[in-house]
Amino acid sequence: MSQVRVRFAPSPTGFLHIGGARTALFNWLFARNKKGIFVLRIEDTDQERSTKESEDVILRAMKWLGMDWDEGPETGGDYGPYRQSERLNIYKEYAQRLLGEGKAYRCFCTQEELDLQRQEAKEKGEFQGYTGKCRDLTEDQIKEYEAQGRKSVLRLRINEDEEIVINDLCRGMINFSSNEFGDFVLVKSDGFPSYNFAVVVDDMLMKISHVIIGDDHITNTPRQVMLYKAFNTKVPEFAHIPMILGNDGSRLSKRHGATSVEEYRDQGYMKDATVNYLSLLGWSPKNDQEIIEVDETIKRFSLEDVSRSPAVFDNTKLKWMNGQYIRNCEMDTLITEVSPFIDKEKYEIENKEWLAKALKIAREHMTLLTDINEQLTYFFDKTLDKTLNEEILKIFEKESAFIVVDEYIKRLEDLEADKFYYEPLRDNLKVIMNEHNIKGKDLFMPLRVALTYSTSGPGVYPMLQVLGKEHSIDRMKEFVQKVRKSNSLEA
RNA sequence: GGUCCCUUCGUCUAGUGGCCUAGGACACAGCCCUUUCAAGGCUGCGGCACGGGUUCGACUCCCGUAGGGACUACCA
Repeated sequence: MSQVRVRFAPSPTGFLHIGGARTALFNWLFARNKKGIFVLRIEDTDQERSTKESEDVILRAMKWLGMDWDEGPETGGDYGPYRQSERLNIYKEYAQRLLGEGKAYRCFCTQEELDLQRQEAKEKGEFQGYTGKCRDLTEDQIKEYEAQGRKSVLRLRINEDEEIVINDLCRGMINFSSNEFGDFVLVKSDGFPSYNFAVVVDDMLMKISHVIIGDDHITNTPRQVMLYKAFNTKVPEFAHIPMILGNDGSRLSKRHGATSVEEYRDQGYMKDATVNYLSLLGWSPKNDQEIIEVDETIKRFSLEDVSRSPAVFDNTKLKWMNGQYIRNCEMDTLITEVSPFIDKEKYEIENKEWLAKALKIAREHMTLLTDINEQLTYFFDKTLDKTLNEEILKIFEKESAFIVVDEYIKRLEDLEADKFYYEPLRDNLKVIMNEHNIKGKDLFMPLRVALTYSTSGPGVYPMLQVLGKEHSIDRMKEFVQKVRKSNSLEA
């Protein structure tokens, strides 16, 4: 069996869309599963809308998600160049070939003429495609048009009554009749190739074996098949994968919120979670597994298991999944991924060891990487809100609250700094518990509040461990002082 | 309008004629765990679009109907 070669071919007219990313992902997964080649090709034949910035953004997003390509811009390869704007001479050559063989012809119709034609056809309820007005122009007519300075396009001469069968890898046989298609444009009047023409020339020359693409292209495929036939060349396999929809069931777009991959990255989604979620949109490992790491996805991926129906993008589930990754990934991974989100103005992270300690607590309370700053407030005096609200004061209406904190401070002062880990911290508190018969909420709440000025948040022991001896004691002392002062003012 | 595609809980999905009283996950509700908030565990809520066939037997096969979507460009 010949080598599997697939491609992802975005047009650089904006960011990498979530839907595009999923298409890229399925191509990439398929290539890696088959030990094939993943080609990245930039389809920048739309002179108006294509930009280099957009290309950069797309490549960056691809890299972020970990989809590496074997051939493409920056990487090169044997079938380059990989930007369509750099392949113009190639398209020209192949256009010439079709023209020479009479399989394509020049059309001098103006936009206005075509619009009018289409309008009339629409009113009569007739076929709206190009009807072939310029199909059989004589040499003289062509010369005359040229003399008038009219621009021309190149159109494919489509055979009548031809059956076009696509054997789709995801959905089986799809039949079309050539009569449903007008002679479509291959080369635009600006000399640039049209989408379908460039795609076919490139896929053919780049020896693409499988075209995996969104099913919104399903009606483009028969056109491409006709072109392959015109070139007398082998037609690749096709797999049309379902689209991704917004929560209202329509095509995913800006009004559904974030749709660009980098937006998700910036919002604090981890790349592995994003890839995991995307891979489960239209594909299933066929067991009850939800969290599935990419290596295993590669192993199990197959086009036959791709569903045929569109999937609604569900942010809530992605969030849940992101939380799973934050809580369960390697600490080193978490440190790497979360670091860019830490507000450096507010928080000076001493070192990696300290951050790891803090993250051990913080990760339990995070859904997005951006949640880190909210979690970090507990550990820094600069940002901690030290307001004594009613809830806090209420806890210290009980005398026992003061006993707990005061006694614990005393005991901690006698505890060596390197003993600030779970067992010693617990044992010291136990003594207080037993001596004063204070337990449960009455025991822990005062301490938590003294350490964090909050009735919710990290557990007491982890908090002490992260703050360390000196800082813990200072904080509690300061707190007790403030409460006493507040109480005396009231009295 | 035409052509094509799609249709299992609100959402993502498992299901390839009997294993289905339709399984899992997110969300939601309740309970448990617990020093708080989370996390975690358990339970519940909730679905085969509809109508005809085929068959001893249909979520599964066929045909209609309805609904949704895509395309119908010198945009990709």
